[in-house]
Amino acid sequence: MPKIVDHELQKAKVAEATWRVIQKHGIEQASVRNIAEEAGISVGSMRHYFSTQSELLSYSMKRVSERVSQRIYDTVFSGDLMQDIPSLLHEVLPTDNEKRLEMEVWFSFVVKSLSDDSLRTLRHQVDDELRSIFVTVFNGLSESQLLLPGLDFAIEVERFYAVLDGLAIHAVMRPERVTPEVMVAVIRRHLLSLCQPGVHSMAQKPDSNAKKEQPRDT
Amino acid sequence: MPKIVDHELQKAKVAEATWRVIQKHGIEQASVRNIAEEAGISVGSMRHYFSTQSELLSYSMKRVSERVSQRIYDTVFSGDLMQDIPSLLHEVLPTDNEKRLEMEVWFSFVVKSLSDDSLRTLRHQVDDELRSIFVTVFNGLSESQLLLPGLDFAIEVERFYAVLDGLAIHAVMRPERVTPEVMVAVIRRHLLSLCQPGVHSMAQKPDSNAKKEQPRDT
DNA sequence: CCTTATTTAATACAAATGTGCTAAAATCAA
DNA sequence: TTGATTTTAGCACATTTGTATTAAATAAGG
Repeated sequence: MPKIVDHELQKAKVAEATWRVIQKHGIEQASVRNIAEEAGISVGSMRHYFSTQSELLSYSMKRVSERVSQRIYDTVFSGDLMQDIPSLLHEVLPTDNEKRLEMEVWFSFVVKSLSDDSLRTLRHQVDDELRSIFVTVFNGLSESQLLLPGLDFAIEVERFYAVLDGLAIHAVMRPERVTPEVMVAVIRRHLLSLCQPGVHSMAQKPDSNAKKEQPRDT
Repeated sequence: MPKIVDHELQKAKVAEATWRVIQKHGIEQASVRNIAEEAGISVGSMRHYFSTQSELLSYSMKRVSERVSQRIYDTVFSGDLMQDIPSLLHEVLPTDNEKRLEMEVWFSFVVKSLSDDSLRTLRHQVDDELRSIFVTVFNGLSESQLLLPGLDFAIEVERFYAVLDGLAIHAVMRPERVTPEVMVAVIRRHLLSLCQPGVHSMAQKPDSNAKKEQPRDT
């Protein structure tokens, strides 16, 4: 009988090597040779798991999305929406090095998917999933009667989702400015701005984020 | 005397050819040969304007940013902030095919700049410029005493900027969902949410965007 | 210790890449 | 028209690319 190797584990190892290559040298350097070297195996060996480069990249992109999904799935909820929504979004935003790696790689794949049909579908799926989180969020807030009256849900979903992805991009591009603390503060502020005054922020000092800073002249 | 060719005009032509190649086939296909073919000139000829590929890409990226700056600069203002701010952001967001091309190409360069030092500086400059617009916006709103009291300017700047870039990304990725109308509505809603009730939206029917839609179950 | 199925490594090859070099074409002043 | 000078085109060359093929190494069953 043959040498037994965990196929899935090897594929995952190669996928993670792909991420590192992309982060360090850009997706244009994600050649089969560079990835094999990063993974510590030979090209011929790698081809046993991925018969084409396109397969390899698709799989690597899928693995990123699965990692993010897993993170969301693993999030523990308290029942307090004003606590749970920031917690959830904290797991999506690049608030540590591991998540930043994922996000940088994800953006690389996303941009590539603009001109690569084999990646487009997955991008749309992930986009739909992520967006549906915000639909769920608004349903939850609405049922708990925390929301301000008269909100246009469709617009608010797009707005909240835009805040999330905008923060994510900015955190990746300017980590020294858009720190985890800034991200959390922005998310919390946005959430509070959608809710009735007074009702929200149970077990959280109310309004502690609303310092009255003066704008600087420019 | 030699043949006279408008150097700058030729360089601009090549830069725009670069954009089209990137939009159609991705930045990894932005080779000197592909770009020269798209521009309708020979490789040897192109090398007369850009001695290296790195130069070519840097210049093309710079041209995109200049186009956006020019658009901002050309925007005419009415004096009514509640009108002018959406107008200004409308010029930045990908609200038509030309601007969508720019934005797709810009994102390609931005992602590449994560692993290419020769592009990093320009990205930071543009980022700083764009962000400073929001500082200016908040200064203006503050001076006109339109703002809600107690706002944390630093957080609000990041939030508004995140809404902008998030919308831009989503519009590029999902143009059928994030239409120009949606973008305008989100921007307007965000702006209004920052301002005192009643005071805002001169010459604009107040609250016309606030339909009471119900969230759909998912 | 063999046998055998499977993984791994190495090599091969055509295509595409960036860049250098050379000769032809084109243009304006004389 | 002539001549000077720049633009243009084409080829050359070493590297890197994706993929195919082939031989060696490996591990489990007999």
